Amino acid sequence: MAITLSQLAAELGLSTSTVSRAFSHPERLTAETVSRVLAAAQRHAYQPNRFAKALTTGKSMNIGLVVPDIANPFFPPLIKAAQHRARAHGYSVYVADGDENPKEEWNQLTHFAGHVDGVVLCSPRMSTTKLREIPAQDRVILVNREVPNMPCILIDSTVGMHQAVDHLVSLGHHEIAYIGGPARSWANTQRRKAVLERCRHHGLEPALLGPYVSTHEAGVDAARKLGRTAVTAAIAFDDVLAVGLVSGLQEAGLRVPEDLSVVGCDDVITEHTAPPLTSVSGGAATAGRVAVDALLSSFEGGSIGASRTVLPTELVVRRSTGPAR
Amino acid sequence: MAITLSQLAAELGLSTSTVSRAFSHPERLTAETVSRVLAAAQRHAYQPNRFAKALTTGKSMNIGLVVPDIANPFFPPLIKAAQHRARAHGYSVYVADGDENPKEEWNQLTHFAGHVDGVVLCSPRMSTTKLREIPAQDRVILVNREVPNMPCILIDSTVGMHQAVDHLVSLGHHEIAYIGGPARSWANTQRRKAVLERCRHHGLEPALLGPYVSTHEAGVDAARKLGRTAVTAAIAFDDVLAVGLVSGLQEAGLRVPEDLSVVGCDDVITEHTAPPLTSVSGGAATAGRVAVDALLSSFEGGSIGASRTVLPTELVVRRSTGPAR
DNA sequence: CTGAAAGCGCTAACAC
DNA sequence: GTGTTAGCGCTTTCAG
Repeated sequence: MAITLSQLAAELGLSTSTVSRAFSHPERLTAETVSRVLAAAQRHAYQPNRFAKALTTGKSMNIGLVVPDIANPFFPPLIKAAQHRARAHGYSVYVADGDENPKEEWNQLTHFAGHVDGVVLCSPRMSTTKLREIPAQDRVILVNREVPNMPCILIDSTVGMHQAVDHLVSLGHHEIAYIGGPARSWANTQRRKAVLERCRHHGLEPALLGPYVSTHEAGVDAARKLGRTAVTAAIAFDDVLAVGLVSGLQEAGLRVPEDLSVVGCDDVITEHTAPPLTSVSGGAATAGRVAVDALLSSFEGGSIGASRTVLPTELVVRRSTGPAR
Repeated sequence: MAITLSQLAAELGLSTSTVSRAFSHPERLTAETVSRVLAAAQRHAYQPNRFAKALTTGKSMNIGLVVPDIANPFFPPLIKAAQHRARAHGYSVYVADGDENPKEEWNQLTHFAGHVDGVVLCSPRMSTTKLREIPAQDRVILVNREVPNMPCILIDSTVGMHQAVDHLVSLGHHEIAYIGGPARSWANTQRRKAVLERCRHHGLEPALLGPYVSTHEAGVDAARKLGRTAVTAAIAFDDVLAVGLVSGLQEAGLRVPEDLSVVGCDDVITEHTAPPLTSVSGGAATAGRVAVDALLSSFEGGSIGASRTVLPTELVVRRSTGPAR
């Protein structure tokens, strides 16, 4: 149906190579030839066949994006940003859902092999050993996971978490709890550590709860545990847990922030909450954008190398935090 | 790097066609030949080149998915389900974000032309005229939008909305409001109508607010309007508005459901709310799955034709609704 | 500056 | 059953 390059060539009485060059190396042709070709292409709404192109050039103009769970509120903004960035450079993005399952994640990844130019692997659930076995290491960029010699984008929650602790302390809180995320999560380790060290900096010893999986229910559950303590403020591993926590507290008749202040992390579902959630904003969207940028620039400049980009975070104060009771 | 079919053939002393047939038409070959080929393929981790395949067969094994906003909580479950379904059939899915912009939506759509076998177009923002101009009408399936002669998947909120009204009436509510969604939304028209007719069925006349865009702020705004009325229960166009509404009410010192009952629609962010939101569950995920199924089956059985699938909805009662005050 | 020809990896007639 | 051959649509030497 669609017109092909050689049909265009035939119509113009030119060779296929000339027409091809009109697009890829116009400078090697007469200006007139180029404009004739372009005009004809326009007229017929000529669209080069991506498969033929990919076959000869070895470039697919596709990038793959693997996330553990598309519906996890952390990822949509990231996917969206990645998609926009890729699109702006003529790339299409495949989105694959790893189903929170290392094996499925691996399947998705290998399924991409050969038909993407690179892949953004977000918060992989697979083991480090497995990560190292991924073919074409130089065409994979990790988000939220660090493995020596693999390029990665990390969101450093440290600063944001420090700000969160400072914020709570300045509101008069002395009994602070950290609601831990998934046991093997890199982000959780980092966030817990940040809370711990900043609390100690203030001469406080935080209560450490968890590990919890990142679900609303887990947050509600944490609220039950918290109800029986002297804690007046809690910092949760992420927004999902934080919102569950708020929910559980309100269920128990406690008010946020009057009875207990709550801080989330990631800043992705803060709009859907009441009260609006104070959260450590990391810019999931930024991560998506930066990851694609790194990939794309590696396509031109060789490999990404062992690049390691750390994205900063900052506390966004809303209304789920207030003075200690 | 990756081994090719002809290299395999050479190694086995077979012709390329034989090796090719070992995969696509094994029944035409000796069982022994087939197993020899398969063994060798296994050994070399042979992966057919998708571009070469697409070029010869004309089948890309790709499907495109266009949504107005990936980060809109309605879509991630849909995308996820679509991706899983497609993957199960060997298809990859491109996800494109239309940015709530008819023009960008069109761009994304045309960008797909030629490298997908079909596309699922969700809640398109473009005009009906424009929709009709989409090339290859028989390879596009609409979700949440009805245009004569174009295949579509519709979520019929009518039943769910009726149940919502019945539920509220049975709780003793007589002053019910409908918080309207975007003016030109097909779903909004349908939902408003359903609420209206069911209220009248009960001899009630609902208050109609809106139109509102689907944002948290709009919901908060609606709460202000509602505060000054006799209304004791509100049904919102969607969960986003409903949650904003709850938020706004609580801000104003009103309790949900004690002072005002709230019902959402779509059932996509109900977990992230306090109290858990009573909502009309439509199964965005189901829509994604069904759309992909329809597309895939059309690839085999010719075109989708003017199929029109209507998905039912039902009320899921949680804790944002209670007896009238 | 432009054309001819080969080939990317695979499939599909058409032979034998 | 299996091999031969001819492309799919494009890019890219290599000539002229």
